[in-house]
Amino acid sequence: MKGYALKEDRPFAPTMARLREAGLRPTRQRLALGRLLFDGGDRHVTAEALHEEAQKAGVSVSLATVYNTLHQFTTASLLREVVVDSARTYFDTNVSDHHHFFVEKSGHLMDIDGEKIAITGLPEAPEGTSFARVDVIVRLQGEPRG
Amino acid sequence: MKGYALKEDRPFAPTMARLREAGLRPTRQRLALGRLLFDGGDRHVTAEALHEEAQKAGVSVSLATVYNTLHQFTTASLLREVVVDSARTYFDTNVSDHHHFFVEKSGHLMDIDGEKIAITGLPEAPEGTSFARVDVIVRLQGEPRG
DNA sequence: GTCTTAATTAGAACAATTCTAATGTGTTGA
DNA sequence: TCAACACATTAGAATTGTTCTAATTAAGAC
Repeated sequence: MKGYALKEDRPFAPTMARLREAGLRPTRQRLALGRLLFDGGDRHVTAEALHEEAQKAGVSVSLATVYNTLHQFTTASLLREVVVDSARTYFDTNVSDHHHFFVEKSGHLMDIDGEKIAITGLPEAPEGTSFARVDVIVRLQGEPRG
Repeated sequence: MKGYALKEDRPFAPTMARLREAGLRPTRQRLALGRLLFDGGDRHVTAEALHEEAQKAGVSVSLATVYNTLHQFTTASLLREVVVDSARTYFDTNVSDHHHFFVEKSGHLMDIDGEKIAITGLPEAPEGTSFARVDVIVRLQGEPRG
């Protein structure tokens, strides 16, 4: 398919660039998923949810590819994995330093700017290890809004 | 089996007391698992690991019962669930306020005393919600010790 | 002991994720 | 332009951790 070179290209351009930079071939599927993920502010998605979303958007992508893509994007630091729930894995399009609110009832995630929080008194990393990351998860009960 | 009233009882006494307090019948399985869990400082176990451990200790408990028991203990606040790895669920015998080091490579957990850490700058809970808990997970790379 | 209710169990069922091996597609370079 | 290769995608099977189900067993009260 050569359509990529035409003007319909435009919306794919930013994702295209990201993929190129990450050394990932800009395939139809990756472009579509990339657009869904990155074209609208910070998002927290599960594989199943993204798969459904793609279907609804008329993009045919297999669930296996969604998993592959999410992992590749994560490896390429385009995404980051958030572990808050043993039942499912969330991927976060915000890869800057930050933390999370997690609404346990609904499974909803919200970012907390990393700059805002300060953690003091952390022990040093045990000998032989070093910090890979510090995650703060604020678990919430109840339901946000009205 | 009436052996529980004999002197072999002794080692079960503390677990017995815990179960009673929690309103859980002190069954053979719960006593055995309780002893494995609580008779030796703070521990972090997975269901599978505890199941194996029980087998090795010559206690016959089904995996289903291990799961049931871990959940009942958690509900009774004898244990607490730690979510650090989407692959498996850890249960922590330390139910006081604390946080964790998590050695990603080996899946090993270590407690960080809650008193030692201070978190400042946390945003307020969104309207309609309240804090259920704040978890700090310090992910470590490398392997502890020599 | 008997009775009642709760606990245990084996194995089936399940859900999320990963794997497999076959097919399709992007890229390169002639 | 297109052949050839490496990499991607896919459907479906397989795996893993966990939960469910329905039948059996054991605990506690009388």
